[in-house]
Amino acid sequence: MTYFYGINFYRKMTSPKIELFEEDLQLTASYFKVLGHPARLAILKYLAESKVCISGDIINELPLSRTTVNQHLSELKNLELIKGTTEGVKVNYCINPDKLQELKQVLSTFLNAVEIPENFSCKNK
Amino acid sequence: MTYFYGINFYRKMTSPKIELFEEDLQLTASYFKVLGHPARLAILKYLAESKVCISGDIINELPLSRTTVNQHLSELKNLELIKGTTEGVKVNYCINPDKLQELKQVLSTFLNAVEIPENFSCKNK
DNA sequence: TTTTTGTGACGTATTTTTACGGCATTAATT
DNA sequence: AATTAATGCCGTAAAAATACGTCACAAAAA
Repeated sequence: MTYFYGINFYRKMTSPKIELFEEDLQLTASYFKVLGHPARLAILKYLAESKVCISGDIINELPLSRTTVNQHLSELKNLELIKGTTEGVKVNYCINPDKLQELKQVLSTFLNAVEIPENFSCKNK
Repeated sequence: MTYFYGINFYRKMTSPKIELFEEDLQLTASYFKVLGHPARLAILKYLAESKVCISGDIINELPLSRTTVNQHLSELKNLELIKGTTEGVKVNYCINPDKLQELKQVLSTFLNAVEIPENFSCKNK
């Protein structure tokens, strides 16, 4: 099955559209998004359990290369969900409780907004 | 700054690694992930507010083309967070309360797992 | 019956994400 | 002083996500 597409058919397409949404939704989505990969969930879980750890430890916990783990760490750092302090050669990462609290707040605010009332019944069966 | 990379340097790289994580984490991440885009959050919000609606209505609510909105709807349908029933030419979409409840359960289970105790203090200042 | 309307499926392009090796640097070790 | 270790940064590549127009088809309307 072949399709014909004229010249210049595809032009300036696929530009990011997320800015067109309310900032509120953008922020909420960014929090959900950063939690949308098992590696980052594993990192948070590990940090929460061990309280404090060095970056090298986390790498051994994950089935990924060091650079990839570092990338995931960076994404978590960008949203300030974790903090990393250098101690000599090593880096101690730990959870940022305040930001984590804010995240939980933002997420539950959204989830409450889509709360379904008790008496809800969908018209479509 | 130039780097040299030998022949066959890049081979079978970047294969998906998410299957290497615990299924538990994979599921949780997939729920977070589907909520990681403002369009899908907007859809859920709109469906929750209007209880029932037709697909066409949602398209008018979002700053995206019909096909793009449909893609987002599909992702929500894949996780069964919404249901769509055909009624003639139109499609009625509505939230799946049971699945939404499950989602909330899964998410809060994870978030509780990374709960920080009251007396928590990070060693790194 | 012809036209309009609402969708789904397909193809495609851009952007972002994921993943990783190599190099450089800095601090510990030896 | 030389080596080892830990990490950040850069470049690259494959894959996935995002975005959209067109075509085809069904049902509804004219």
